[in-house]
Amino acid sequence: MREEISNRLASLSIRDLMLVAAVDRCGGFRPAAEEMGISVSGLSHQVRKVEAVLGVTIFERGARNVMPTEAGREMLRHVAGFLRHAADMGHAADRRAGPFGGRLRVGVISTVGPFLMPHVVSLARDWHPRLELALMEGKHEGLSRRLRDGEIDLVITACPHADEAFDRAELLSEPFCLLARADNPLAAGGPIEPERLAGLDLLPLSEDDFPTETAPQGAHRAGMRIFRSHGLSIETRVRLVSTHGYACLVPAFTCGELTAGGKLALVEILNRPVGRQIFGLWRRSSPYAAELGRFAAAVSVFMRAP
Amino acid sequence: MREEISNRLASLSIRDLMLVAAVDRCGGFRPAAEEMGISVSGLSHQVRKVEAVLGVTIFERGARNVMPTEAGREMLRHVAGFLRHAADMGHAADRRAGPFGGRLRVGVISTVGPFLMPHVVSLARDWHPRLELALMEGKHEGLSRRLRDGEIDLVITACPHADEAFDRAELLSEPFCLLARADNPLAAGGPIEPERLAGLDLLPLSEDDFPTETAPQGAHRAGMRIFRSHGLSIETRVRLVSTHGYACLVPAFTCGELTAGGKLALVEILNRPVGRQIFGLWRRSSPYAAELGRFAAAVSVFMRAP
DNA sequence: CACGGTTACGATTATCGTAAGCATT
DNA sequence: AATGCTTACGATAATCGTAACCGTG
Repeated sequence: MREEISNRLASLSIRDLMLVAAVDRCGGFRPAAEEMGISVSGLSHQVRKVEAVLGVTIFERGARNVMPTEAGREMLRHVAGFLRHAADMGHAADRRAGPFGGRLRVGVISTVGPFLMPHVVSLARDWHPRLELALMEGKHEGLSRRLRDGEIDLVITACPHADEAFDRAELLSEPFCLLARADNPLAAGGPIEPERLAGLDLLPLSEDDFPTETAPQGAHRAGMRIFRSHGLSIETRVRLVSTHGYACLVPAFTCGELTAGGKLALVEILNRPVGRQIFGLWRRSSPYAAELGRFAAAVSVFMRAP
Repeated sequence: MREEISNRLASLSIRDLMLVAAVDRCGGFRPAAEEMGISVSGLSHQVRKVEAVLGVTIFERGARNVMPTEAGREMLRHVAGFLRHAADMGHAADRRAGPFGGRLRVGVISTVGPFLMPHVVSLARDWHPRLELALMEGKHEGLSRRLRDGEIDLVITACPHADEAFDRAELLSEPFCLLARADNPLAAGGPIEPERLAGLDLLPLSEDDFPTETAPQGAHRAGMRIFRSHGLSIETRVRLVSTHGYACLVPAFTCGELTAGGKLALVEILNRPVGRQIFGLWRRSSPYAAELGRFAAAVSVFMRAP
């Protein structure tokens, strides 16, 4: 069996081997005991225990000095390699000892990433300066699967309800506004009344805006005709708007700078009746769940402030 | 400091890491506990201890399954390497676990090796079939120094008194006989009386026969003129005898077959008044001292028997 | 007698198991 | 209700230190 191999050695601790190495390094029990902060007696006990466990007498105890036996020298080489390995593991552990295991893996849906991630990153750096961030963009479904499988720790998405095993926190509410060509009459007179949406032939919303089959709040209230679609990206919507003169609902923050050199216009909708909510999601069972909750709250607070 | 590096990990035992690896391998605490022959509770304790010591949460405990965190996976890689190292050390220890640490290093003086070592080797193989023998020939002083320094474990020599730190056992008594050219009148009539030695111009004895300043027992009794020398080997003595016609005392067993194709003759001396004793020497502090004593006794018994 | 490691034995600490607890399905 | 890990707590065992004990120079 895989474990039977070293079952005999199981009772050895790293400390035990450090003691053996110390006796070798110091050339005697007394100085080694002092260096390791242990009594000579305890040291003698532990070294004998190691020798008993290995079945090898490592040290020959002379009248005035201690020297390793031939077999002991071989064991000491192994012990040295062993302790080197332990030190390596210690260093690796140190790097991983910080919050989130030293690395926070964040997934974000494509329509949120561009405007939110810079804030999340700077917030994370304030939060834990040494934290390494691993970012990933994608669609809600893929990110959700990766979150469930433990490939990422935090997902920022627009889907209001998710896996039962996830905890979530609302990060921000993002209103929609109307994207139209600059020559469209809608673009002329500033903010428009929600009622005017009802008469428009709007392009379908992207799945990233409302990833599941949920209708957006206020959309029906506004009387819009919603065409469902999947994967209609912002970029595609922009092309359709600019080439065919359609009007289109787009997330306001995502498209804040999307005027394409004056050829397009973003029209605010009064009272913001349509919009989407953006959530942070994480596994309830994650060891970082509490910290993730605090971080999400900080993001939320930050996004409400200027 | 060299030790401060992994001081934090000192309290980890190999078993602790085996437990962690088992949880990973079995995918849960319950099966891992069963495999490792421990209660689930104890396993939970130990795994948490490891996580606390490393400062890294290795496992995410879900409702129905356990999976390693990202940081945990890195730790598990280290743990696996660690346990591999432990297994290697276990194997090395197994090879060294036998008597004499698996390898008996024997030094023998040049004039004794040729006739004694074959017996010692076969006796050792009977004694401990798996024992590896490391043999070395040399002069008494060098072997004695190596014995003192721990480079060898057993020295077979002719010097009756040695370092205070050595224990010894007489292995055998070897008589001297006279080596002469076949045309020498001494070689004619079989065994000779000891008294006849007094009148001969004998070559000096080698240091290997009487390595220190000790006069050989019976030498003065026989009235011989002893010329002291160092390093006059058997081979040199044979050449001097065969080319110049000298007579020469030589150890009987060492030179038992030394008739050089009929040109030389070995003449026995009646009552064997001159000879040397061959001893086994080992450090009193050697962990194998007791076993070495028994082995020497076995050699002694064997050499007395036919 | 000084030195260095070992042994005896009592005290502290760690480890472990039973059983109850808590969260999830 | 069943599953799976954790916590509480008492029992057992390992570790450790003081002091007495050899064996050696």
